[in-house]
This record gives sequence, structure tokens and C-alpha cells, in this order.
Amino acid sequence: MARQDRKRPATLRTIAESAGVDVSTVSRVLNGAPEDVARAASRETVDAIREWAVRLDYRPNPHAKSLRTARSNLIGVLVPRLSDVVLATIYEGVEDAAARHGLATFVMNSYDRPAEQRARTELALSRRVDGLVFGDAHSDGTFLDEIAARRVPFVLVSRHAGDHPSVTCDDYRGGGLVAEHFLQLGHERVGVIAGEPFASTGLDRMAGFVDHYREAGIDVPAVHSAFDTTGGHKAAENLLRQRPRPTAIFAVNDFAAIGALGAVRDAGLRPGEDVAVAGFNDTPLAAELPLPLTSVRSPMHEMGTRALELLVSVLGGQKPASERFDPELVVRASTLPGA
Amino acid sequence: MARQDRKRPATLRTIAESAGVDVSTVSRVLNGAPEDVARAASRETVDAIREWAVRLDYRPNPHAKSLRTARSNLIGVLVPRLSDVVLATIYEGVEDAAARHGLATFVMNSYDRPAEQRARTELALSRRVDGLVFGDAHSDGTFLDEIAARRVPFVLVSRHAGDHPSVTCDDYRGGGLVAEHFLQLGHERVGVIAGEPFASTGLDRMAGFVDHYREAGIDVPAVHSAFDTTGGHKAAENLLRQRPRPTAIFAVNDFAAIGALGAVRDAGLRPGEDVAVAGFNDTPLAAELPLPLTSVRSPMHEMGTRALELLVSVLGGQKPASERFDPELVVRASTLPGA
DNA sequence: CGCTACTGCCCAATCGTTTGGGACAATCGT
DNA sequence: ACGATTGTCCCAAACGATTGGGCAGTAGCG
Repeated sequence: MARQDRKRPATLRTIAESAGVDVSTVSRVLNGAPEDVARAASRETVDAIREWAVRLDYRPNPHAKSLRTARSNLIGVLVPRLSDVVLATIYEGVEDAAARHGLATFVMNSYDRPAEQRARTELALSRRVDGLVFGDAHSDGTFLDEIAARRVPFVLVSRHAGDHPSVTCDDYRGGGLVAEHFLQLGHERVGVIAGEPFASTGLDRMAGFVDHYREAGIDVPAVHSAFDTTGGHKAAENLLRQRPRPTAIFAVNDFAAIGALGAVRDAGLRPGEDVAVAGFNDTPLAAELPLPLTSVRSPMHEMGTRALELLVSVLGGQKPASERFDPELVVRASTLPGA
Repeated sequence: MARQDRKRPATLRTIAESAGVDVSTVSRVLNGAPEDVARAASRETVDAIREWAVRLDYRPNPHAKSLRTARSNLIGVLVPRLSDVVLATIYEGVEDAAARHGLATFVMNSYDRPAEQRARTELALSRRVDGLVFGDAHSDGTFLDEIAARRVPFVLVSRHAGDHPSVTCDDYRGGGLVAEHFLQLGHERVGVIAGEPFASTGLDRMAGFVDHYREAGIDVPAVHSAFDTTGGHKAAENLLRQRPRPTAIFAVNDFAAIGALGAVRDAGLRPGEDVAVAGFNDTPLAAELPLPLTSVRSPMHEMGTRALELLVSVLGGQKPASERFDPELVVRASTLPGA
């Protein structure tokens, strides 16, 4: 009988003693591949062991397993900020996929600060993660190169950098879509709120937008900003000060766009009528805003799941190609004066 | 010399061999309390060991440590949805505090579904967490009682249930604040969007509001809804169908409030002028909305950190008292027709 | 000088798994 | 009938850390 039915959780040994076999046999039966199992014990022994395992409510001790196998099945995820719904959604995708692969994940905020990125990464490493997902890659800087040089398996998500494997949205194309839309509406005097200068998302979206306009022979002023409402607000104020005033503003992120709407209103102008505003990511809020926001939809959840899967293949020793998802323009009242 | 300078990470043994002492000595020096250290080795040995530790870039193997000590220093956190900025912010607080206490955390979504709550909790337990933080407590149901009966250390955050230790906002008072505000503005015909019927947050906020109005001799219709924009939108449509029509709506959550703003607009009414709308949580967006939203501020981040600290004291064998934070009304244009 | 009390270490067991290598019988092929 | 094969298991050594209990040598004490 099990020595300790109540006190401590069942171990391989408890089962082994109950079933009258060796712990190695139990281990092979409970965890081996089907063929291993067959080789490890007879039909009846296998059944008996399995029965005892459920009866004793056996759960393998992950620490023991990790210690022995030198694999933690743990993935660290770094994001600028979890309270940014975009990153939270991407993380949900990562976590979903990880669960399906039997991996555990944990997130940490880096606040887009290089020092924190380093510190958090070291922390993750000291927790012996098998790999990392960076949602906060900076396109400048050498941090990721150093990590790669140390042979740490990782992938990027949302932002890309260097030629490290990444899963992103085709941000350049997304910016182009907005430009196309604006041009169709006849906007010739426009501005773009470009986000942080180190994030490929903002940079690409801006570039796609600007390039498209340039093809139409129009130069577009861009101003960088934080990715939040306050950042967007301030940036929009700047743009609105220009003369002649822009009739449309593209913010590379929904929150910045909301801030821009606020700035337009504060300037005594009617958002959507006097100044069209478009955002990016098609956050759940965009559709429900008092003035519904035109935005570019990016598959955030899916990007997260694909990133995790890419990481799995990296862990498998492969060197997978980066992936880029197609964005989709969702037109709403904030760019439709007539509506 | 270390047998393997490059290949594998340094262990106590590597250091022991380098310094010419036993691993037990190294262990005591590196991890013991100051007095232990003094008893374990001479001044010079201690220095030598410490020196080797940094030189070899030693990081304790958490799996070995957890296996031996039967303590994982891991905390599981359950939330309805991480892409809800309220919960994400609370989690950030939890994570911050955990880091300060040398604990690691990981989050999981339960989507407020009992089956997921159970499954995720079991998962956390099988990962051998030291304790849990539930951000998704249901006030009905017996799940938490069962967990408590199993002696699993946990605390609740954001919502309370039964008399399990919890860290919440004084939601009842928060609801009262809004009622007070509405009454001062002269609203006699009002409605409340109450959120999910199993969440103490919504229930308390509604109760505080309704009770306050009842004291003024006015009955308030309440309608439950999901905590998101769509839920708020639908609920507001219902309320707006009533005759006479309410002149003010209290949504127990900012997202529901935003949905309500949308519904008001869709009904051909002017939000803030024809129908005042107030929310709850004072999400960063509230202030930046085209029509800034009156909301009740709750200290989300702080609630998270306090919850973790409460859990720490539970882990220390104590039975701490629940904590309730004071909310604060932030009045903005959505309830100020003249503004 | 004999006894105790430190000081400064080391030994060895233990946590729960995994895994290479046998051991011992029964069965098979020839 | 004899060696080879196969089916069933067991042994024992890790993985890296913690921790109770030694055991020398030196110092202090009467």
C-alpha cells in the first residue's frame, strides 16, 4: 500500500510500491512512447500501473523531470506592456498555442527599456526557459544579436529586427492601405503619427503610408510619439498646428488614434468631418467608439500562436522563415465625413 | 579548474571543485543566512567561493532547488481575460510585487467559465505552484470552497467571494459615488448596466448605486451584460427603450460605458447632453475619449500588489484580513451637459 | 593536563525522474 | 537438445541542490 495516502502527492515510487514493480518500469509505462511501453511491461502490468496512477492521482513532479531532462518546457515572453491590449492579445495567442504544445509560458514587461529587457531576459534564462518570445524587439541596438550569439532560442512577434525569425503583420502594406483610402477620399494634406522610433511596427506602417503618398507626388510630415493615447494626443496637436492644416491623420496605433481624435476635438474641429483619423490594429474598441474608428486589422491572436509555433520549430533545431500576415482595412465613420 | 567552462552552466559542484571545498560548503556560503555563512567557512574561503561564483557566472538551478525544498516559488494567477486592460493592470501589480518577493508568476485566462477555472487551477497545481491568485472569483458556486478545503493557499483580487481573503475596491461605495453625482445633477430617471451576475464587482457597484437612489425614493432598473463594449451597447439599447427614457446611465465598467455611449449615439441622442454616462475603473482611455468619460477610479495596480502580499502572508501560515480600497469619482464631460 | 567548546569543514542522504544496461526466464529455430 | 531470441523487469547512476550530522584541530578553562 502507499506509504502516504494523504500527506504528500503520489510519486513514481508510491505507484511502484503499490503495483509491486520498479520505479523505472512505472516511468516507462507512464511516459514512454507506445513501443517503449510495450517493451517495458506486460499488458497486465501496464494496466495495473495505469490504474494505480489514476487511483493515487499521480502528477509527475515537473521539477524532478526538468532537473533530469534539462528541459523546463517553459517559455519566457517579453512584451513592452501587458496592459496594452495589443500585446495582451498576442500573448493570449502565444499562451494558447503553448498549452497545446504542453509548454508553460510566463510574461514580463520590459516597458521598452533596454535595461529592463536585459534584466528580464537574464531572469528568464536563470529560470532555465527553453526559449523566448520577444514582443518588444528594438530595431536598433544589438541586444538580440548578443542573445542569438549565446545560442538562446527565440523568436520575435509583432515587431521584427535584423533577420531574426519573426511573426509580424505586413505593416508596410497596412500603411499603404490607409494611404490608398485617404487618397481615394481626396485627402492631399495629411500627417502621420509614427509611434516610437525603435519599433518596426510604427516605422513600417509609416513607411508604407509615406511611400504610397510619395508615389502620388505628395510629401507627408511624420511625427513620432508614444504608443498610447497621450502620445497620440500630443503628436496630433503638433500636426494640427501646421498650415495648411492636414485634413487626415494616420496614427500607427488605435490608442494614438484615439488620442488624436481627442486633439482634433480640443482644437475645435469635428473629428471625422474636418479631420479624418485612422488607426491600426482594429482593437475591439475601435468599432464601439462614439465615433467608430477606421483601422487596419491585424491578426494579433494568430500572430501569437504562430510565433509560439515558430519557436517550437526553432527548439527542434530548425531555422524557420519569418512569417508576415496580411492586414485588412476596416473603414468606419472616422474617415467618412458623409456617414 | 572547472571541468566544463563553456558547455554547461556552472553548478555548485563546479564551484566546489574550483575552490577546492565541498559542495555543501558552497551551498551554505552562497545561500545561507549571514550566521550560517559564518559558521560554514572562514572569511577567506567565503570570499574565494563568492569570487568563483561570479567568475563562473553561477545561477542556481531552480528545478534542483524546488525539487529539494518542495517549494517552487511560483504563483499561479487566474483572470477572466488578460486582454481586459483592468485585469492586465492588476496582473502587472501582482507581477511587480512577486518580483520583489523573489517569486515567479504566470497568468492564465479562465474566460469566466467554471470548467476552465477548474482545469487551469489543476494545471497550476500540477505545476506545483506555492499559491494562487484568483481574479475571476464567482460569488456563486462552490469552487473556491473546494480549493480552500484542499488547503491550497490562495487569495482573491478584484472580486470577493465568501470570506476568502481578498483585495478589492470598495465597489459598493463606488456605485454610491456615481449615484450621488447623478442625483446632484438632478437625474431622476436613470438606469444601470450591471455586468455579469456572478461578479461581485458589478453586483456591488450596482447595489451601491441602487441603494443610494432608493434612499432618495427612486427605483432604478438594472440590466446585466457582458463586461465589454458589445455587452454595454446592447444593455444600453434596452435601457433606452424604456419610457420615460433614462437621462443617465451608470455602467459598472468603462468598456460597457463606451458601448453605452455608442448606443446613445445610435439612438440619435447626444451622449453627455441628452443622456449622461458614467463608467468604472477609470481606464486610461476614459480621459482621452472624444467625449471624456466620467468614471470611478480604482487602484488596479495597487490591488494587484497588495493581493500578492496578502498571498505571501497566507503562505507564511497566517490568515490575513481582506482589504478594500477606496474608490474616487472622476467627473468628465460625459456627465456634464454644459461642459 | 584533561575536558569542553569552537571553528571550519566534509559526508552522505534525499527530493522524483529518466535511462543505459543487464538479469532471468520462456520460447523459438534448427 | 542447444544456442539464440524475445519478453519482462530490475539496478543503479545520474540531474543540482539542501541539510543533519559528523570529525578533525585549536583554544579556553580550571
